[in-house]
Amino acid sequence: MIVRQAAHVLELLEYFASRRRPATLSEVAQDLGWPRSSTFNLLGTLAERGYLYEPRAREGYYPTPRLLHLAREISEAEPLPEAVTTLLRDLVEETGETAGIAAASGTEAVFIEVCESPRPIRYFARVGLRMPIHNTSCGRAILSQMGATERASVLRKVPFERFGPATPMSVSEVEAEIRRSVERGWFQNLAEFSQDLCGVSLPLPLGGRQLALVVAGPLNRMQERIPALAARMRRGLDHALAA
Amino acid sequence: MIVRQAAHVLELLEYFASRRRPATLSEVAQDLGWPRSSTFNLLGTLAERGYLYEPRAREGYYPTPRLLHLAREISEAEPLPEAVTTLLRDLVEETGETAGIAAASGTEAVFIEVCESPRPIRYFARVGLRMPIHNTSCGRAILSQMGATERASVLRKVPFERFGPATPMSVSEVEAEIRRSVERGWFQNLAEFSQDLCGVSLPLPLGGRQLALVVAGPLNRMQERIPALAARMRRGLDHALAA
DNA sequence: CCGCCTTGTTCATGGGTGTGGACAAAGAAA
DNA sequence: TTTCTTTGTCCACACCCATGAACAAGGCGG
Repeated sequence: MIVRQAAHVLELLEYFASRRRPATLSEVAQDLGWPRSSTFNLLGTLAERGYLYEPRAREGYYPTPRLLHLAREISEAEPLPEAVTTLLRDLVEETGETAGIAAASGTEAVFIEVCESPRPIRYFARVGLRMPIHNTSCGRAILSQMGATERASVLRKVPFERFGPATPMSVSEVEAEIRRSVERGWFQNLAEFSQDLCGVSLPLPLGGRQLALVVAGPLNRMQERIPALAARMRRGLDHALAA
Repeated sequence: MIVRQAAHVLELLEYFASRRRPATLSEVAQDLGWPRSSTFNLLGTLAERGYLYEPRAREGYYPTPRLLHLAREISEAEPLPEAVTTLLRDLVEETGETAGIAAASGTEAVFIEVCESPRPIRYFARVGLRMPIHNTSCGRAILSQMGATERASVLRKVPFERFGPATPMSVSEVEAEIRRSVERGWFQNLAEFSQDLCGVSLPLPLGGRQLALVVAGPLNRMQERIPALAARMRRGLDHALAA
């Protein structure tokens, strides 16, 4: 069950992030399609907790830097090493494709860091973007790091659904693909999840965390480069982990 | 009316900020005193939106850096100039007391930047801390920048409540004190809000924003230094605004 | 100044949601 | 293995809160 008002808080914060200036009650209500009275209550709640203020009288609310402080404290506790983020930048520069770091979240994988390709046609990803864990290269790279029972308990909950002809449709197909990938030395995904989308991933164990390094782009640009790409990622990863 | 689940989101994020490591459903439920089922729904909602992930299988959830990205986008849109934050640091160093920047939020003033005194006995403030707008020095420094009608509409909603012998108990008392302060050249508060607490403030108009610079500390350390303090703040402010 | 329109605030109520409890799954102990 | 405890998941229902509607307060144009 999804908690509506919790989602609304996130929606409101995202609204301010894209708007980048204060908003009055009516503006928020209109833009987000909420009743004015509900908006009133929600803004009041966030303001009371010190998360909203009024930069100018009568010009509406805007988030205080309190959120930033909170987020900093949270992120500084489990940071990604500098070497990993520079690796992402290097990979994007050399390959021209989008690179990222993903982790598990229920039956999905979620990006916790992304460096986007500069090309007009590219894999468009952002931190927080989620994708199925069983039919993406980075998802399986994460799964490969779990123990058999843990992986089983995740896969049991997966809602197998067909996205394309190559989509695996059962636990055993996923397990088989993971085995093949381990032998091969890298994880890959050829349009299993989204038409035209191709990903190459490597497991990235980091301070006990089960992460994955992934480079993804359009199938036609990626397909014949996969082995070379995987080799380059492996070198970069070994170098970064050694640091 | 306070929106419970919205407040719970903030509580949860603050929980992670102080805990600084992943938490399982049961731990969250126990530590925050929520029913397990409600906790389940809330965590699920945040996870679905890409704000939570599982660093290690079976070791619980932790916020993704998505929140940090969001907060950065929000704060970069209305930043405080470098000169202001260095002014705060300078003031703390020279005076030994806590310095901060405050803004309006309904009938309260809220800190949007704080630099704390290093002394063991000090005014303890954090970004997001709120205080009544009518009986604090910084609150009145903010009010002084508003037009008469705007100020009136704020003051009409103030719940006048006695915190101490000096607390102003009516709109006209507040207006009178603001007038006195403008003539005097600075705003001050001698234990009106909290026993033993003394604040000195100056209005800080910044890009149209109605802010206030405040230095606060224990009454006995502050009282006879007030004029000197105010003069020092004025100099620093003029210098910072010129930059 | 007076209407008119927009914005902000309050409140009673019924539809949606938080929660207790039942169940399932996974460790822990034996 | 089996049993016991802990943790995670599901669900129906009572209750509470989100909301529509009414009201108050500004703002604006005439």
